[in-house]
Amino acid sequence: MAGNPTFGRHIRDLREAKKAVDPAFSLRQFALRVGISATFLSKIELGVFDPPKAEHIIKMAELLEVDADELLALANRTDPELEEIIKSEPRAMADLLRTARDRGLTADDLERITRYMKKRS
Amino acid sequence: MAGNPTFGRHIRDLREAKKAVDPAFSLRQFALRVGISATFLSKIELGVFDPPKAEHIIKMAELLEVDADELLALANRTDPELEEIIKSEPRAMADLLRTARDRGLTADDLERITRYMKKRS
DNA sequence: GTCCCTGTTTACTAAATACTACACACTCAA
DNA sequence: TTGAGTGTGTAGTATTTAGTAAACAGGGAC
Repeated sequence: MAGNPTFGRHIRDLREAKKAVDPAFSLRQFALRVGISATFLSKIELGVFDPPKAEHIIKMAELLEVDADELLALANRTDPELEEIIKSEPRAMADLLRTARDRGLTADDLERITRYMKKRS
Repeated sequence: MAGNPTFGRHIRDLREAKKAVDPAFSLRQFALRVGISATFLSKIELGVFDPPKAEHIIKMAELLEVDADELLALANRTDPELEEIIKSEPRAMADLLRTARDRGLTADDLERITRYMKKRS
């Protein structure tokens, strides 16, 4: 319950933009569709409460049509699915991630590697 | 508090092996050095309690001289450090990890990519 | 035969996480 | 001017996580 004004502000902005063309994006209706109470969403948007759990953030991203991983990062969380992936090869995955960090790889570098993985298989 | 007998058993085996040559690996002394109570460690080793938090697992790995990421995976956890790395480039990191999973990359494949990262920088 | 060490059992607990219900004030359309 | 909808403030609670203290039973050394 420390609150995260950046995340809240961002959700509110995205939601209001959607609301302008679709009344299903009112605070109450959006909260209902995400699966949380209006009270909770209000506090989150005001930055009084912490972001909700990953599952709800992913649902928000889906409804707001934005990237879930970006939204999760903004909430200072990561998709539990990624942890599962790491756990499948803990040592190799950990090595790879730490190396990427230590070598200061950019998003571009990472995307190049991802494309390379896709090509040769 | 669901317990994890596999993790517990593993810790106990490693600890007893060390204890055979060093009395500092008794349950009480080891618990003290890890930073938890003997009660808690006993329950963990018996598989009654869940593994402790990441920080304590990392300390255990250090004292037992085993790989921390493997031990964390056995405890069904991941190093919080890895989450930090993902958060620094959420979309690109998530893409890379999911692609690695979808293409069924092995530990060997991942190590090859890690070596490639190291070489060209 | 008692001290000191082993691990175990019983009985809780503190703190964090993730929320909720309900009453309120306000606005706008009918 | 009331009714339906907007978001907000008050005042909590349920669940999970991550433990603890203290008493206990048994072995071995002296």
